[in-house]
Amino acid sequence: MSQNLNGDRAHSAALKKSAKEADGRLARGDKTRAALLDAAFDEIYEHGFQSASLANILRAADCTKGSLYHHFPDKHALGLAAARANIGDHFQRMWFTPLATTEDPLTDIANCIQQYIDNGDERLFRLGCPLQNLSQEMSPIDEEFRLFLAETFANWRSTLTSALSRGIDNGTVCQTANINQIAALVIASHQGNIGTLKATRDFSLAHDAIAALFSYLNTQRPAST
Amino acid sequence: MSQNLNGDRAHSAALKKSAKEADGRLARGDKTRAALLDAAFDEIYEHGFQSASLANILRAADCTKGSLYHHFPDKHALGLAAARANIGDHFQRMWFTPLATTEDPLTDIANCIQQYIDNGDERLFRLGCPLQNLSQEMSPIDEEFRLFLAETFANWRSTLTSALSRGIDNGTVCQTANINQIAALVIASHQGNIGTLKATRDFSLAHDAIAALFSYLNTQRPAST
DNA sequence: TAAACTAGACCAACCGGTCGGTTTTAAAGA
DNA sequence: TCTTTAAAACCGACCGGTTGGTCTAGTTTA
Repeated sequence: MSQNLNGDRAHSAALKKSAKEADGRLARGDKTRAALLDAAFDEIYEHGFQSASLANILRAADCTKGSLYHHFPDKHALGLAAARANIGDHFQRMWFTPLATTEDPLTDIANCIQQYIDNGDERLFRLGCPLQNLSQEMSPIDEEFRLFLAETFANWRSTLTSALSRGIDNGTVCQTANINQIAALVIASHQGNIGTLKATRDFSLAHDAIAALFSYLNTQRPAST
Repeated sequence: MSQNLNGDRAHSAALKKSAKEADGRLARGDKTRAALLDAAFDEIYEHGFQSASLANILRAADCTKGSLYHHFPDKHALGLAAARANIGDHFQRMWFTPLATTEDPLTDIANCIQQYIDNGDERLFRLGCPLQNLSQEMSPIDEEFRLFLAETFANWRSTLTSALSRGIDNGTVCQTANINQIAALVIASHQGNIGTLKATRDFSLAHDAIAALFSYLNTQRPAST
């Protein structure tokens, strides 16, 4: 059932089988499926969904048309499943986990953002944020994609606001701070920053935007009297 | 020569002819060219450059393949010329003109941003900012597009910094303000805001981000002692 | 043996781009 | 003013290649 939500055609038997595997090894079908998801995500990340070529995905996954259309009903379902599998993981690692238990949200939010610039790989700077790329391309033309992306944005936002709310409780964030506004600016400026970097390749612009955001975040701390 | 920079095939004779036209009426060829640029921009704005269909553009411009390839060497040149013609105009109207002579840049920058939300049309919210869309799609795969887009970002930035610099001179901006940082955050947060809106369609998120930005901008005013 | 899975030939639709030919335009020649 | 002429502008059938998707046949697995 949850597999159907992911838009593929996996059957309950396949689920049982893969659950049976004791170690990390996957059953044949699941391995193919995973390879397809990985290859699809890479191809879509590089070229966008519409320009992503099934032939390229098949080549990268070392798989044939028959296999692909056994596991997924169409390109759309494959793309959606690939997006779900990868984007969720990414936000979990970069934002949700670090902020889940933070005692100083303003500092740790700043750290999350800094992380992108300091430890970002070549692909991040060349291709930007997959969430943003898919938002730009797919939101206007596909409601299913749009809903998934909007959901991710909403999760991101609520992760930020609940971390900030905890900060108000423990005194690391000013009592009068508007946590919704802070979260919204963090999201917008971060997204805009990564996106702008793709065209400008100007890291000084990115550093300036981050510095300005950090100085704003610091105004949201309690007065140090 | 300047026409060649625009990537088309206009000839000096055509230039002379259109210059001769006394009133706003365009010669036949120029009218076709303008129709092609308009139709191309619309199609690219709706579907992105790579997914833009020449057949659709031809239909919208009421024109044939032969005419298109008489005026432009290929799809790439058409797209670049369409982007130049429209994006330049847009930034001139929305940012460069309002900020060219402002005496209170912090207020007028806020007004520019507010303008997008208050007076934005359906296409802006559904499709986002053309500059951003093209940046996302084309920067990684086409250096000519990327350079044009980076140039637009640079112009935008310098418009902001020179307006802010004027503000420091006339006392509407704090002496110690870092104008590069302010400009960078304005650009990043605005771009991120418009982009995020496409997927979320959540205006409260956009309003919150703007409110936070405005409160940041207000901290950059001189102390009112 | 049934179900899951893989294989790849095949398809119609569409893609950007080419090309030979026709019409329109404006300047030159008489 | 009328005719000639060459370039500019336009036309649309056509091209090879690619697209996402289908289908039948064969292989592997439990």
